[in-house]
Amino acid sequence: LAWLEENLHRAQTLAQIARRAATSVRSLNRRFREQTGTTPLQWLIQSRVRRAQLLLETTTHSVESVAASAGFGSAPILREHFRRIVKTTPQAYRRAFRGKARPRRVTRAP
DNA sequence: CATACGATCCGCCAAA
DNA sequence: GGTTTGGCGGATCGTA
Repeated sequence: LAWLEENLHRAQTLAQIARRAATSVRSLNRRFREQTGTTPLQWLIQSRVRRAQLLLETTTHSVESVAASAGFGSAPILREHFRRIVKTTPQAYRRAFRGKARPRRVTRAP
């Protein structure tokens, strides 16, 4: 999990991940669900959205750029997942975040 | 929005 | 004899 967390930006297939974890894709899926209650891909997507939030909060990079940095293949795909999970658009999220008492250094969303 | 295709996921089950 | 493993089939999902 730590390794995945550090490599969110790289696109990776389950086969690669399983290989790294020294198991099969089948066992990876099984253990992942036992351990985290979700699937590898869903976990990855959630982590990527979380990272996108962080980038929106702490940088002024374009949504395109944030999408790429967070590991999404395109901005539309970031928007799709962002909307589903955070319940807003990336732009709106950034604006709302900046609007609230603007601390100079913030590392977590409210 | 619709289409398309490779990737993912999980029950089943034989084989460790 | 109970538990874990991993390939297969195929419905579903994610991405282009």
